[in-house]
Amino acid sequence: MSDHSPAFHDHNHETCTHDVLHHAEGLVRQEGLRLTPVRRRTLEILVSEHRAMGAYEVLDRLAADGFGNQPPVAYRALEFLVEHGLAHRINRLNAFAACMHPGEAHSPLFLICQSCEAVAEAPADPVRTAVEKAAVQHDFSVERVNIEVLGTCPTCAGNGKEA
Amino acid sequence: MSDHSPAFHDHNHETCTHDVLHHAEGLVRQEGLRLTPVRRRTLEILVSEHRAMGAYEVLDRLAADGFGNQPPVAYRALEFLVEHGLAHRINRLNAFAACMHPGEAHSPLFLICQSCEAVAEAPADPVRTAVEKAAVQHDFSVERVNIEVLGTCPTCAGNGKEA
DNA sequence: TACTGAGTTGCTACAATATAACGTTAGGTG
DNA sequence: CACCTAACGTTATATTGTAGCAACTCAGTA
Repeated sequence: MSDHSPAFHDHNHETCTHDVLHHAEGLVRQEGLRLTPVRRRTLEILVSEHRAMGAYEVLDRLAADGFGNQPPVAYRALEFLVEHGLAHRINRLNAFAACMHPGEAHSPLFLICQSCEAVAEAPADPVRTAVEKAAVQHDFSVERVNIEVLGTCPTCAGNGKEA
Repeated sequence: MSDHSPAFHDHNHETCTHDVLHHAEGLVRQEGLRLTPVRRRTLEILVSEHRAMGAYEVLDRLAADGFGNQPPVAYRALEFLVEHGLAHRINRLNAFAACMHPGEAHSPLFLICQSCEAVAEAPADPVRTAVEKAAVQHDFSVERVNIEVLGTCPTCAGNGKEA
């Protein structure tokens, strides 16, 4: 078992959930942020599903748990998580996913299964380097890099569902 | 000279416009596709602006030119262009841009200026290689790669407009 | 105890982006 | 021409995302 939690392999989900929540609490303490109930629950929802979820889907869960049921409730909690590196936004899907490598100062690379929408987050440091090289040739100063890879995860490939 | 930034470097815009249109006509002939007036005009609009444009913005131009003025008109033309590699979708901006390297079978890498929204398209073959490597480690089969880099273009950096 | 001020929440209302579905039109083929 | 298919333009609606405001929470403080 690797020290990261690849979404496309069996893994101890309780462990990865615990790790992510634990990191979030540490970060929050360290930075003087507030992991309020709605924010914490939002992160729990994302981690427990371990896939990209739309804001309105998250909102439904939150509402079912007694939080507000209007869009800003979800968007604000998600924005907080993204801003502090606890979750990522997957533009391709208009969706959000918990960050599974929190605190590693990584340039996230997302492997998005087109069949089941599972999202794995891979370390992308070599990719980041290549990106920087390309940017330099355009005199472009890089702030954030977002890499989204569409394809088929091993589970769906195994089910004969590949494109 | 136009009042917006072209793709970060001075270039002969008539030439690049001509090249892109010329390639499109060739592709269409080769593949038996139809570059209808609305599709051709959509491509011209994207090329002439040389930046990411929202679908509704494109639609306004099309309507002004006598084409339909309802969303599907723009979305369908844009979809056609994207599908055949003549344009790209920039998810981050919910926007579209003409492909400036048509026919090169590239994995597009977009440099998006957060200040002026100019978009440059860089060749990303080394990046693509790095991406494939990361995907293999997850037994993930890659179909399409989309890389969006946010930052500041040299023009805006020179203007001290980095905010 | 009460007061303040920043941050958070839930809400109403709305804006922006995108698609479904259908009848009509345009081009190609026998 | 008759026929077929792709494309077009339309109406209507779905989905995704924000602006802005009043009420509440909580830490700090008098």
